[in-house]
Amino acid sequence: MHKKFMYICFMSNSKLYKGSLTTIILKLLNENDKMYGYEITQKVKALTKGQLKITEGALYPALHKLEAEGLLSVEVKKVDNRLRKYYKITENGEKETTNKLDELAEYIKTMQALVNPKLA
Amino acid sequence: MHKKFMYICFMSNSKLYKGSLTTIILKLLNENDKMYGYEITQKVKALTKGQLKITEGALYPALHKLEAEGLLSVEVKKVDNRLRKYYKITENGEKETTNKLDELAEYIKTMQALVNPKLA
DNA sequence: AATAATACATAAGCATTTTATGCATAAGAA
DNA sequence: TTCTTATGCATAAAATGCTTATGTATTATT
Repeated sequence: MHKKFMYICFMSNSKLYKGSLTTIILKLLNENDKMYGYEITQKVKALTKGQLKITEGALYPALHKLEAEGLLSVEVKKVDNRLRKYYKITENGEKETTNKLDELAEYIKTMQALVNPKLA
Repeated sequence: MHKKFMYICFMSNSKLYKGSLTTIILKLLNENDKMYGYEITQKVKALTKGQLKITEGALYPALHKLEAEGLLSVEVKKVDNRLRKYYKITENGEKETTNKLDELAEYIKTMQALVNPKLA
């Protein structure tokens, strides 16, 4: 398909999502047993009610990197004559998920201390 | 001073802070009338109890950019024979602060929907 | 006298993301 | 039946934003 005139995907107009993609992928795969790339984009869109749309140009390199780091394993399947690469979280991936979620919680806490110091 | 052997600054070990610096600067200047660069680094360190240390290599270019965009204005003063560049928020800067804080709140909400869907 | 703190600045390199493509099959609409 | 949309993967150039590593200069502390 020609995408010349249909490219409208983005991570959101805000730059804050930079650095969050790995956390999102790991968390989804930590609780969903196995998922393929396209499925992840749809899941994220659904969970965020269209707020957040992951671009393929960001997603696929990120998945490859996580696999290379041993945090995900991959299994290729053919469904309806179409290729799917199913990703599964590894043991190390589970540990890293915990780390990433801790970092996210810490980030939120720190930012709230900065922008809303009365509540901190 | 030689920094060859004393360079230990960072934005935190987490990559999540990427994209947050502008928000932090604007918010601080929105509530503090005027501040200079070094003061900002110290204030952030204090408010986050050492959690977050802004590097000069990130801060100064960010301040210059905000000034170029008309969100900050600058006034140079000499104190104790040392140069200080005081930054003040402009009217447009105040509007942008509101936008950035809204984006931060939205980001936090969206991420919580992703990593903790039960609470969303 | 040497080191740490204060105060600015820039530039190379790195990681992540956007933007823009490319290929291919299946389903739905015109 | 032909065009478009949806499904599914991929990569590469460019932009972005930060880290790392410097540089200069003054004042305070050890």
